[in-house]
Amino acid sequence: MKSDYPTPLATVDLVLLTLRDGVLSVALVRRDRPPFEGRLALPGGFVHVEEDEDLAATARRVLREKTGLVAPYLEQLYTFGGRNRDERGWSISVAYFALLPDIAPDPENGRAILEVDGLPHLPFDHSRIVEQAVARLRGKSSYSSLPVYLMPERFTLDDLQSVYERVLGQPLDRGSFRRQIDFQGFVEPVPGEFRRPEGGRGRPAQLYRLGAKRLKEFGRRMLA
Amino acid sequence: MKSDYPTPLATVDLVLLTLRDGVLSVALVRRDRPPFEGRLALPGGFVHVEEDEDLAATARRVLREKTGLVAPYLEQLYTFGGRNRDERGWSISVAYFALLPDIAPDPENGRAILEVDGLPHLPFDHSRIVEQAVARLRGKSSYSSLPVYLMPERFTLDDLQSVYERVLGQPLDRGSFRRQIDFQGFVEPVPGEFRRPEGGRGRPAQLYRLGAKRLKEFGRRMLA
DNA sequence: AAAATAGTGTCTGTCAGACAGTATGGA
DNA sequence: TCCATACTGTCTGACAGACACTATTTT
Repeated sequence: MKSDYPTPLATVDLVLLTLRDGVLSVALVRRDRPPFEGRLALPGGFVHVEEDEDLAATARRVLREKTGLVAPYLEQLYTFGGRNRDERGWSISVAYFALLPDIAPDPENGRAILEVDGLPHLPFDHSRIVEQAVARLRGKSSYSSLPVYLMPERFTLDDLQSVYERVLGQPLDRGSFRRQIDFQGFVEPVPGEFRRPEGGRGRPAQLYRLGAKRLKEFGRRMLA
Repeated sequence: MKSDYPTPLATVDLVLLTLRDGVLSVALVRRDRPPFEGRLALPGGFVHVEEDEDLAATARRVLREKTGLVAPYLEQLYTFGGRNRDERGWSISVAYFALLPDIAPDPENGRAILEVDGLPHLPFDHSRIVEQAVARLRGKSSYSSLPVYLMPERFTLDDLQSVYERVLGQPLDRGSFRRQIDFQGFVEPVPGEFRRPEGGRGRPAQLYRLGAKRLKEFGRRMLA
């Protein structure tokens, strides 16, 4: 039995954040149907009531269908709903945000990776959604290990610090950062694995990987 | 033009949290129609696409219609959506949570105020929604002025500390608490207004009210 | 040895927790 | 004066920021 009320459209939109050449960026796909056909926008899709068990399932399906990617971190961001955000009618978009290690643009399939700073205006209210996703990442990064999901398999502590600095937009003290990371223990050194500096000269750096704890909130704010 | 896909039901549910005799409690209303007719549940309602401008408008309308109350603080909590949460079909519930000063039960209109600890099982997935709202309040309270929205017009600093302690479920040091509150400055003393101790004996306490800043995040975690 | 990069040790200012002390009222 | 409650001052341990120092590699 359905309700007597006309129901809004129900969609899920994804904000896929990644680090492209060390710069925080978002994955966009070219729309293959109206409205805004041919424009770059967040990957999204309708909830399929026959197919999807719940909203998280919709998010995973959309991610798979639109990009073929799998995100190590996927979190519900916020729900945008109103009369004027989509010309097709009153619509609800449940936005999810995901973090991925560096992913390549794929022009064949209409996928572009754009820096989040200086992003052009996007269709619908997608600009606002991206803004909110970035704000959430920045906010959580100052007191959690979230940014590790932007790292590749193996990385050095200086790599990790650099990612934190990029995400937070401010320099961090080397000693304090390492003290904190060591104390929290969500990454672990890989025994015997090192990486030589690019110039050749200099002490090789210990390589790290994600530990068992993975996502962790720090007890206190980690920095300013 | 509508979508080709069948759309899920779209509802908004409200978690109204309040302090009843100093105990964190939630407002529930008796359902006046199936499913679960006659049972206590979160006040909620369908999105009315003709009437409501956006989701926040739906939330405010439902609050008004179901309780006649106005909430000084209303925030989107999380969106629950899936096939089995409502027997009427695939449904989406955008949950909002609100904070209110002490409100009275209203059996005439089917409204009850129940303590959040030891709550009986609620219809749909409402128990989970309440849980999440309480978790959000607890989480934010340790580093923000959120609990002030649970306070009446006038209150003492000891009242405020007591509310923080109730919400966080742990005692706080008097000196540290006052230092922090004073530094943050989201409440202000009301000149010349004091409240005498209940027993009659003892120094009267300065009365405070919300200041201009109201909602504020602290720089650091306020306590363990 | 020099240079370059990785990693550690230590000082210090800040601040929350603890708690003792002062202030102000009624009985 | 005593008691009860409200409020304040100060000591201290923990810790983040700063930064100098040691370590390890290639040239």
